[in-house]
Amino acid sequence: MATLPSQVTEASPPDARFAPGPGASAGGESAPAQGAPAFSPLYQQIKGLILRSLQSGEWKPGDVIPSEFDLAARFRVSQGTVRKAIDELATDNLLVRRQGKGTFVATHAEQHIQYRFLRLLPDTGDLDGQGPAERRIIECKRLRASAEVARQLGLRTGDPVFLVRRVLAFAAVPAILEDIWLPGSRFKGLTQETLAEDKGPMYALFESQFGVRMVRAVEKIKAVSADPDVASLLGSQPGTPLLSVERVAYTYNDEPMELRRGLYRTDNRHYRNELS
Amino acid sequence: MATLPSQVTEASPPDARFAPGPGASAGGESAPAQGAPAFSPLYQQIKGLILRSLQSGEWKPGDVIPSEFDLAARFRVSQGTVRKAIDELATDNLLVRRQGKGTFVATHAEQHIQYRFLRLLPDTGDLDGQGPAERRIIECKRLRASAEVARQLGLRTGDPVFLVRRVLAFAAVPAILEDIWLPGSRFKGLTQETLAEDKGPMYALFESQFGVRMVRAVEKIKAVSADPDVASLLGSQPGTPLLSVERVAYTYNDEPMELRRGLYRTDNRHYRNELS
DNA sequence: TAGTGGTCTAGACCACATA
DNA sequence: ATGTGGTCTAGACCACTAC
Repeated sequence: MATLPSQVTEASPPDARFAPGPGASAGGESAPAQGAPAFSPLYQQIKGLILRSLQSGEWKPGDVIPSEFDLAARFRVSQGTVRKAIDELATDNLLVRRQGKGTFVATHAEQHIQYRFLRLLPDTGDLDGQGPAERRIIECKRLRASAEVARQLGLRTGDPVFLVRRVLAFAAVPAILEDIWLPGSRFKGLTQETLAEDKGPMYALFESQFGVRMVRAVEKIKAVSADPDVASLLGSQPGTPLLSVERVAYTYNDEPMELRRGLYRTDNRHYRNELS
Repeated sequence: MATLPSQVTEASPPDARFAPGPGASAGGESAPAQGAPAFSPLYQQIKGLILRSLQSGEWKPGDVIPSEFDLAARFRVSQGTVRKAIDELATDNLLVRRQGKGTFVATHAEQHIQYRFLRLLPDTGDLDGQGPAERRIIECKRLRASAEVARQLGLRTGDPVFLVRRVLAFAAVPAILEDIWLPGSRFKGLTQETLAEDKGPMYALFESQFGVRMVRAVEKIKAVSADPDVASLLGSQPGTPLLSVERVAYTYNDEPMELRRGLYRTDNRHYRNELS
């Protein structure tokens, strides 16, 4: 796991690298000899370096990254090694390959599969309206993190957070009520207006306005009963069973950046999941 | 998509194959020249051939398959091409690589991550008891498929099916009530006794007793209200919100082999899902 | 010691996109 | 025509497992 500190560098001085020449071991002169080597394959180290450039914002969502050949030169490894690193980043949905065009930083915007993290689908005709037609922001306020919210976001109790509450509707029928908590430090200037004016997925807004890219998320799903407040916002009866979907979304370094609790009506829709 | 009929064969006669010699195109004599070639990369064709051997039962769950080198010889391609085919099958969880030992057919038994398709976890201490401690078979009967069941299993209405109903409990607390429909033709001889005697995951039993390996599944999740019958079986109150989890499980050829409807209590547990 | 998968390189050619 | 990713091969060496 542990990457050898600069076993692979970006090598401003030509040939400043440590590691294998041709054959990853053929060269007799230089070996990865270290005290008690925490070992990691070259392509994993390259993956780490690419990841670092993604985090640092060197390549932004939607950008093309340098070609495999260029990266190979920059990191002083073979193109095949860069390829394997990119392969893994592509299967993690951090990068997207496009034949003949290049490799791109994945984004929540423009991706034709919009609302990538939204799994609530209509019961009939799986291919109809992708995203929710209407989004209504109910409120957006600054407050101090509760112990629970702080824990989930990796903050300290009392740290500033934003709380956004909104309702999503499909074909004028409300279906989702969401409470969203965001760390105040990373979302400075977030307002209800910004959110209301925006079309498209909220995660795309996060990328363009705050430079925060959500990479993966974990959801905990329960069945709950609608209390009167919730029922009135969702236009259903109190006591109606709802799906409670609690999501923690992470940015590049497995850093939690959003806590979201959704309540889903499932009378005409369902949460779809694939197992393998 | 469409595989060239026997562009790659298993080549009993040496050199009976069609395709690229060294370099996949270097050789001037033989080309994949076909009328209107439905094209597919070599490694995809190899993947298909391996898949066929898995379906046919040539290699059974838990078996070692031939080494990459042997397969390369058998299919008359390079080891690297076989490797790429196996890579994809491994990421699909059909095969499992074990360094130094070989590549194995994945199985629901022995896999240390047992109950691979069960996503209901305790709210606290994510690492406690993996599988349900107690399983109680309530009934197992033969009947004729309803239109709905037939549709989901790819059968005709009225075809024979088994219906199994069981309750799973954790630490003596019932948590899941499941109805399971199985095509009668593929599960001949299934009895309540067989099911009751068995320890371990039901999918492991399917492999060992019926030669049916479940490869992937799709779930549709809703929130529902417990009716009195269900409530009494789960030891909860009528009206309690429950997770309804409707699963279709598929065997090798995307052939549906099981329909399952589970009702999950989520007062102390949750359905966990990872998004990426 | 031998056999397996794992890593790394090198080079050739193909398919696709753009200019 | 050029440059990109995609496929295929070949060979070397490493790391792990078993005998």
